[in-house]
This record gives sequence, structure tokens and C-alpha cells, in this order.
Amino acid sequence: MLDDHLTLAIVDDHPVVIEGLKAVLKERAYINTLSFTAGKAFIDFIKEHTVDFVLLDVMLPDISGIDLCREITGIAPDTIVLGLSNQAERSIILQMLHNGASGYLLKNASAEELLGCIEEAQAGKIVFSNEVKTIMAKPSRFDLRGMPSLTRREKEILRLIADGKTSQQIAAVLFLSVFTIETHRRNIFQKLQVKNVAELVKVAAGNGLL
Amino acid sequence: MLDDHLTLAIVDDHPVVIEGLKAVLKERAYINTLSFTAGKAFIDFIKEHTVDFVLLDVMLPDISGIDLCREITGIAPDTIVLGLSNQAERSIILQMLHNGASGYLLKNASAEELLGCIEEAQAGKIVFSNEVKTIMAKPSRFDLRGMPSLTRREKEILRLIADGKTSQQIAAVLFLSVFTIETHRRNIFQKLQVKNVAELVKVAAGNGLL
DNA sequence: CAAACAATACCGGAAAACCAGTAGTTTTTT
DNA sequence: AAAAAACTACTGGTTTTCCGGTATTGTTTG
Repeated sequence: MLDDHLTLAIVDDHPVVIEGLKAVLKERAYINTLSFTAGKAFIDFIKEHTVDFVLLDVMLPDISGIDLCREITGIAPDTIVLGLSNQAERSIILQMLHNGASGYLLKNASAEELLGCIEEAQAGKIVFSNEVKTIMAKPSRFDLRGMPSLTRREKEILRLIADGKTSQQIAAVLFLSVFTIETHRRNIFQKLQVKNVAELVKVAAGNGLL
Repeated sequence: MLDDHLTLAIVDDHPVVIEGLKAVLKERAYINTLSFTAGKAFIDFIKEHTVDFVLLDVMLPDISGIDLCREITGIAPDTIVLGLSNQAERSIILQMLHNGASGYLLKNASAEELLGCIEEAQAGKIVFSNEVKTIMAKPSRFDLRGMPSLTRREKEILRLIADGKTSQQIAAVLFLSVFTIETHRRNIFQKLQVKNVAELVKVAAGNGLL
């Protein structure tokens, strides 16, 4: 930012959204708006030019918003990226933040909300639109206090599950009945509030239980 | 180590193993040997006394070797811990190292091997007995070069799998046939060389794909 | 422009996971 | 010693995964 202008890029494959955002952003005369409908085109662009700010759709045809976000912050670490999407899924939001985004907005955010978030993000804050805030605010699962404590047996079985062992195999290794393993498995599911092994392993890995 | 002696603790629930190790360690007069058959007893001990070196069985009755290892290195960070086990499973070895162990030995290691490893670990190295070395040396999966690259679609589906979605649910979200999802799923399995979602999610999480 | 890769879709069958219970035994804690 | 927690085991049933193919249509790319 050599002058007092701000270069803002919209990356979204939906032309209507682009036009809507541009209209809102006209409110702020100091913002120069660019737009891209594909991730690759944008990547090529920032290799040659400087962009201060990006509004990035997470559902793009040619590349996932998450990967794109990582690439952008890799190439231009000073660029501020805000995720933009129709529905807010907690895991996606976290992935975006984890890959360098400075915030996350829903497309149904009001004009004031949008401009407010841009200004706050510009000031270095992490911003969310209101709906996103409510999603991020609540439990997650057990974000802060107390990962539910698993018993010895449960941890042991959890590790074997994560190693890809079937209940039969686990039963064989531990000299127990398959039924016992399945009972333990269900208890673990309940404690960690997951529905299947996929989620189980993700949660366990993310909380240092593996 | 205030003098030139070394306090070494053996933690193993098998008395025969303890005696065997003690016999081998007599070779080195400067090593004072202690032994424990339960993890908790040992934890209590190190809260009051200093131990320089621990040979730690990973299969203990009261606590998993992995958890115990973490506790030990938490309480006494200067203590050197070597894992000790009958069979070497790669994942367990990695977990031990990840929790602060300085190496891993198989119980069938020779006396020279054992003493050699203790001396090298004492000197700050990470040590493995020979058999363990061969296990650690080979493939792993794709440890060093090239995590196989997944396509956009595959990554997208991988994330949905890790979120605990079933193939039906994924198909519904992406407006695709269940068959398509299952094909992608199998392709992902093959690329990442896993047999089921549990392993898949573990590998993916461990390699930053989630 | 081929060749390779990506994405889509389908079939049938075996194995495993998942669900909702119940219940006895052992270990730990109060 | 009583209560609580952990560990064990079983029944019976539904859903999903996993395996082994095959095959068509685009899209990149050498």
C-alpha cells in the first residue's frame, strides 16, 4: 500500500455474487476492486501484482478455497484473506484459518457487516460475520476444557483402531471377545461424541490422543 | 549425575526380563540398577528421586508405555527413556519417540547391542536395536519424498470422509452418484496405501491433508 | 493429436461397522 | 464395605464399507 488506496480482489465463480460485492464496496471510494472467477487465474495474477485484500469463495470450480488460501498466503504473506461461503461448516472455517485466512464471512452478511469486517481485518483482527460467530462460539465438541478421559483399555483400543485394525483383529491381539471390542468401541464413540471411525480418528489425532 | 555413576531403572512387569537385563548390566560397574514392575510405582519414585536412564516396557499392566513415557519426560525431562518391547510395530515406535523416548530396543537384542545403545543414548543419540532399524528404515509409507498427490475431488472427498460423512451423504452433498464416491474412495485408499477409513484419516491427519 | 489423468457411473457380494439393548465380573474409589 | 467405574460378553438386526471388476466422458499435457 504505497498510497491510501486498497486493492481488493474478489475470487468467486458466481458472477452475481461478484456484482453484488462490487456494488457494496463502491461505498468505500478508496477500495479498488478486481474480480476473478477461477483460482488459477488469481494465483497467476498475484505472482505479478500486489493485492492487499482477498474475498475468497471456498467453493471454486478449479481448486478448493482451502488450498487456494494456503497458496495465496504462501506467495503473498501480507495479503489479508477472508473466506466467503454460503453455509458455514465449522471444520471448513477452522481449515481456512489454519491456512492463513483472517476471517470468514457468510454471503448473506449485510453490507454494513461486510464493510465493518473488512476494516477490522485490515486493522489486523480476525473477523467473522454474525452467523459465523454463533457457530464458532459454541461447543465444537470439547474445545477448551477436558477432552473426555478415556480409560487405559479404551486408549489402547483407540490406537489399534487408528492403525486400521478391524474389531476381529483387535480382539485377536488382546485375547478378548469381538463383542467386548465392539462395546469398548461404542463407549469411545460416545465419550468423544462421534458417529464413526473416520470422525473418531480425526478427533483423536487433533487432540493428541494418538 | 553428580558423580560418575548412572542410575538406571528397568520398568517391566516380567521378572525374568528384569533379571536378564540386570545380569547384562552388571558388565558396567558404573550402572546402578533399579527395577519396577508397575508404571505407577515408578512415577511415584521419580517424583522423589532422580533417575538418569529408563528401560521401559511398552506393555505394562497398569498403564500404556506410551502414556508412561510422556509422564516421565514431563516430570523429569533430563531422564533418557528407551522403549523396550517384544515385537516392533512402527506406529508404536513413532508414538514412543513422539512422547520423548530416545530410542527403541527389542527384547531379543544381544548384550553388546544393549550396552552399546545405552552408551549412545547417553551421549544424546537416538538409538534402535538392529531389528528395529530395519523396520524403521523401510517404506513407512511415503515418509520422505512425495506424499502421493490427490486430485481436487479426492481431497474434497477425503475431507468429507474425515468429517464422518458416509458415502451416501457425500454423494448427496456433491450431487454425485454413490458409485462415484465409492470409486473415488477406493482410488484414495490405493494412493495412500491404506485399507480403511481409520488408517486413511490417521495418515491424512499426520500429513497435513486435513 | 494421442496418451494419460480425472471424473463420472455401475454391478454383486462378502465383511465389517454401527445401533440398541442387557448383564455379569473385576477393579478402583470413597 | 458399599458404590462407582471399568472391563468383560452376548443377542439380533441394519447400514456401510470394502473388494473386484468395467466403462464412458472430459481435460490436460507431452
